[in-house]
Amino acid sequence: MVTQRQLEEREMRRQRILKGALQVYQQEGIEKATMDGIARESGFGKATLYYYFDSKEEIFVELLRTGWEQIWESVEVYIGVTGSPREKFISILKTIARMIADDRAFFGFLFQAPAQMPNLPEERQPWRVHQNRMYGVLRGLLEDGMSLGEFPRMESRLLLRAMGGLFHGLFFLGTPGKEISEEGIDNFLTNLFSGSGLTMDSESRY
Amino acid sequence: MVTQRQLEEREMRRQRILKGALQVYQQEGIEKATMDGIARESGFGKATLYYYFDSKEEIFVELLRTGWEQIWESVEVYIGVTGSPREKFISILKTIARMIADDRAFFGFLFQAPAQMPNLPEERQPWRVHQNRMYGVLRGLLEDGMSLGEFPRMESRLLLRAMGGLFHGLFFLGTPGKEISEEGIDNFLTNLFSGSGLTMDSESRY
DNA sequence: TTAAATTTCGACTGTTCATTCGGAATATTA
DNA sequence: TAATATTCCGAATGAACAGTCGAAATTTAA
Repeated sequence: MVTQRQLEEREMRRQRILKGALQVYQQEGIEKATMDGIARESGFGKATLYYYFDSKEEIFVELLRTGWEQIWESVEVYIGVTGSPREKFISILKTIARMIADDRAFFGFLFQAPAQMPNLPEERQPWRVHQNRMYGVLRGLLEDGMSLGEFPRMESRLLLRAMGGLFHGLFFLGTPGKEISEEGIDNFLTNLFSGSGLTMDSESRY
Repeated sequence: MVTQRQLEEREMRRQRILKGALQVYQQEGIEKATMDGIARESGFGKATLYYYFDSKEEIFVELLRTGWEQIWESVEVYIGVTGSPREKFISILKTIARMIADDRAFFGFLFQAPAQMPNLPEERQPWRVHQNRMYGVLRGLLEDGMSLGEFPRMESRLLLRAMGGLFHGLFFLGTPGKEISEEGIDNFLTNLFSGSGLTMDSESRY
């Protein structure tokens, strides 16, 4: 028989291992994210990791899944809220930007890790469920906004990709020293979406 | 003594090996881009690869270097040309888009491979020289264009990153089936840069 | 308190792969 | 043609690392 406490302790140990995996990833990069490293960081013997997880892959997939779940939950909030598509869209992007800024290491992992683990079959990418939902919501908002004239008309798919690239680059590429402020993002979005002439920054007249 | 012909033949063999490496990368992904695979594809014995290259890394770095060199050469042309910054900027992006569309496999490699080979010290990333020059030119054009009012004012760094993300996503991420036309890019750019109200698509009035 | 269940783990196994070894084959030059 | 230089290569080497084994330690239940 298994008590509730035991289940909770197991879960805590799983979390410890996940945390260790993330630490290894951060400190040494994905290359050196070995099971030996995770064992070291999490304070378990290597064999014990396999008591809690089936494989190394499962550990990283679990990290990705919970991460995207978090993102999705922060986005989901805006679905029912009142407000124009444009307002919602920008709120969501700013929320995500804030989440990323608050835990850059974790979200860095979220955005980089999938590229390093190619060739996973669909069913081994459970995080994509939330990822796709999120893109779906954003794209829907974009399209609704366009038909209301709140955004310039363009291919929403293209624009989303640009936004994805922006977020990616914003936090994880190029010169690592340069932090980018929320204000910077704000300006960027304002300018990017001012194409329809609805709001125009006074500085950019001429 | 080494004749000119010998030098040329050596160079041809190096090219053969590089071509083989790219084929392996395309057909099997970076995971399986092994020296055995390259030997197989290029038609040399494995040990022979080491007669022409010091290491596996050198092979891939050489591919990256020549690729970015090509991109740079296509960009460089526009420096001396007459025309507004905005016109030049868009011409350059369209040129690059065309290059990518013409040899998607190669440029896919160019954009994806660096992410898979992290931890290289600066001096082992010679392609960055051309990469940086290109970004410098583009950024310069953006900034000149902004002060002429041809672009909306925004952080050129941010915008470039969005463009980078766009190109990346455009060709190599997401649903692989969907090709994106040059016209699509054209529309996107037009809309993206219509923020200052200089050119306004009639459809997006309201 | 002792048998059963749960948790832990260092050492081992097996595989993959870059790189090297030692010399063979081929081409060039004298 | 013989000596030398260049080009070629399959088999061995060694390192890295995911995953397994068999048993020990600890906790729980009777």
